[in-house]
Amino acid sequence: MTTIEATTTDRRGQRREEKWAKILAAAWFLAQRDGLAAISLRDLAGRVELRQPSLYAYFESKLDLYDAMFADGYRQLLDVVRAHPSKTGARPALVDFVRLNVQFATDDIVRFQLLFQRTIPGFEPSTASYALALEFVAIAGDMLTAAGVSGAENLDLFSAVVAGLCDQQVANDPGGDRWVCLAGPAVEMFLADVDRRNASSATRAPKPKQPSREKQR
Amino acid sequence: MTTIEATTTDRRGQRREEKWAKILAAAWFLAQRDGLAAISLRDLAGRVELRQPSLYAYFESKLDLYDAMFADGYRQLLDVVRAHPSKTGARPALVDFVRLNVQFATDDIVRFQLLFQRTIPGFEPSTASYALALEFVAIAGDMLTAAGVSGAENLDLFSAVVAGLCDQQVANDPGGDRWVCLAGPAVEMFLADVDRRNASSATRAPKPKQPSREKQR
DNA sequence: GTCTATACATCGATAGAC
DNA sequence: GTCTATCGATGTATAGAC
Repeated sequence: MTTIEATTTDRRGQRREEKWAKILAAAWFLAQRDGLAAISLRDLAGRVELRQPSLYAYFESKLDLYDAMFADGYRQLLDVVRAHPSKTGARPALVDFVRLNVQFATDDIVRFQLLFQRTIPGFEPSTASYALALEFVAIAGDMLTAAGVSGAENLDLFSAVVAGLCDQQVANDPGGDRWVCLAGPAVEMFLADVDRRNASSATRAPKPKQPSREKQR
Repeated sequence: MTTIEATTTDRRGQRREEKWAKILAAAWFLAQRDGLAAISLRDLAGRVELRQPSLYAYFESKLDLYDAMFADGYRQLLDVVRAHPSKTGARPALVDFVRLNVQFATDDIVRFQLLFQRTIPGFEPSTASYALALEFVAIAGDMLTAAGVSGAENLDLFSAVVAGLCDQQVANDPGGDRWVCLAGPAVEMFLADVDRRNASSATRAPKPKQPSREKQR
């Protein structure tokens, strides 16, 4: 909770933020090189020209460092998602969104592990950091809604499909694109299934409640 | 590689195997309690009435212990899959197979992490242990073939769906069944998609090559 | 804020006696 | 095989100078 999140305008605060950014960058580097759980605070301090005890001016514990990395990772993800120009049409946009997610996962495996898997013993994101995760979930939910998909079960199924693509890509073809390029087919499969179930429930029950959706492809 | 896998019949070998089994069981217990990466060899030794250095008579390093746990976990999975009575009909059997997998994952989260995610820095399964993983993959492939699914892309997509269900179940509803009970709908979605793509390719090309499959549901 | 210095507990791993 | 003793490294933390 020592981490400075608020924007500081004075010179001292600026320098501190710059140093903090360097620490974070070095932490990501070490995580990629040695594994997420193998970050050494002495190594980390050496890489930013500090002594190990001085790191405690920036975070209170190693778990706090992970929390800062967790928040940093989600900010990166939100940046990527928001920076990407959205395609015309909700469904093509959804395909792009999924592909972006799988690409993001394979671009930095340890980041994916920290953000989406429970791999560090004892680590739980703070409320503030978790809020960023919820922001992301909200974006995904909006994209699904725009594509005409609703219902908790559908959301769960969709999240499983995306998580599975990321998981397999990271675990079995790190750095490749074997599952990245399945983003399109996977979304198509998912949406076709939603449509199919909506159609069959419409024939059974006299309640054509499904919202009309734009055609695609 | 110190681990004794071969069956030994003499009394000394038997005692050693029993001790080894106790060590493995204690290791799983500690992994579940403290996290996979947080297993302490001193704790482990104490639980089997040994001193920490004595453990090195059973494995050469901590990574070797993880390798033994990896093999043990896959043997458990193979046992579960093979013990389960297969339903009549390839497709209901496939649903059961997937449900079994997700259940297996949520039954022991750290086991799932060790078997299916790259979470321990520096750990890679040995050739012998990985052979068990391939055995499992072969079973899954056979079930898909029996259900009339073929093609590398289909296998990849299927593996992603299963992995995603497990992943979400473990990460977001540990011990529950929120994604376990999506096994049926997920397999249905997948098979419907395969059928749909086969049908459309059959209309385009005059090659009705897809094998006739039994109906289901 | 950063440093030196130091402390403590814990960790994986090794040497060598028995 | 099991032990005692020990090693170097780690994470964690504190005190106190500047």
